[in-house]
Amino acid sequence: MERAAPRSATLDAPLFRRRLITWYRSHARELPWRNVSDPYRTWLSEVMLQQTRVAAVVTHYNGFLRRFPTILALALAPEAEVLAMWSGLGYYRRARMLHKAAQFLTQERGGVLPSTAAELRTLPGIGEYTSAAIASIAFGESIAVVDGNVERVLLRLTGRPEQKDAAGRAFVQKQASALVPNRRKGDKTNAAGDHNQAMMELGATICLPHAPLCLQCPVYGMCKTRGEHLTLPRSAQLSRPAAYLLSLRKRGTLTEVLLQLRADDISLMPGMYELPPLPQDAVQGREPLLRLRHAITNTNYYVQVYAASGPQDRGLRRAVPASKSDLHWVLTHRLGSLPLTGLARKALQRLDVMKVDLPKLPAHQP
DNA sequence: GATTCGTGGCT
DNA sequence: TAGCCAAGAAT
Repeated sequence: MERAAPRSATLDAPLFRRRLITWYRSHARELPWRNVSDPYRTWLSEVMLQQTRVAAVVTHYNGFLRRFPTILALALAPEAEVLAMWSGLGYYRRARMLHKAAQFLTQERGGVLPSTAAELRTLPGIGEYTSAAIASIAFGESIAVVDGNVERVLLRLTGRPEQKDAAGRAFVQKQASALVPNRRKGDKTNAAGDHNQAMMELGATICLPHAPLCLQCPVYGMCKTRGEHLTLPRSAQLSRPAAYLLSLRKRGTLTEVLLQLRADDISLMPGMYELPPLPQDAVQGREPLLRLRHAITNTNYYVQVYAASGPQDRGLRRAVPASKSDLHWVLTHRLGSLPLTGLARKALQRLDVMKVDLPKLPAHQP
């Protein structure tokens, strides 16, 4: 039986940590959830960041906190309002679980987040990654985080091909754990939290999935592959057309828009509002008001929005297959407080029916 | 262990 | 245009 010889000496962990943290201190992006002392804010940012790009989180984070500044405020809010503030971020189960966890903490733990990864892990919506991230970043626990960035960095560093099974995950976990610094008594800085964020920052800004910026990498000299990286094949994308109705009516000086409420018992975005979907054959030969692309998981929807034709909506309005009890006229100025699907929100904003709320820009550093 | 759950920016 | 995939968790 052939036995694989050790391919390389193990990484020089202290050297790696020094190079990484030195780089991080001068290159870290300034993000709204960096350098905060409230663990609730760290929690919120980590949940929002699950499978979601930083830029998308930046547009939602401040607004959500303004509306729900504390765990208590979040716990007391109706779920629909929590979903409304989440609208556009996707994976709405995250918002429901965050809300449930806030209610649990308020009722059972005096509204205080636990400070260890093991305890955090028991809360709804907090898994392996998020528990380690909050524990290290907010509380200084010495525990490694493994997200997509960390996995990619470590696979490239060690030259190991991507492997989705338990052995592959165990390998990455072991590598990550070997690199996290220990907690030191009396240390004012947060070594583990900063190290973890630095690993992710490296993956997000230098060790990119395609065309990594190896010449700017602080640990280039310790890297086995320097960019080459075997990955598994991804599932194919689909393309599908989709059509929706825009129907407006005046109420004095105000305007109402017709929305459809998605059923509570469907798996995809239950209990959320969208523009009424139209059958494809109802819109043949018509000219849409708006065309846009909208991706849901592995499907690209080529969406067209059509205006109801006559003043009484006699045209397309009747082609809406939904039952009347699912259709609701909503004042346009109330749209911001409704749980809209991301697509509905995007379409209503582009059609100038709904106001675009600009994210607060971070202070500019000259 | 495999599936399901959204979205948008980049190329 | 169409493919890629990101600071994952729950079931």
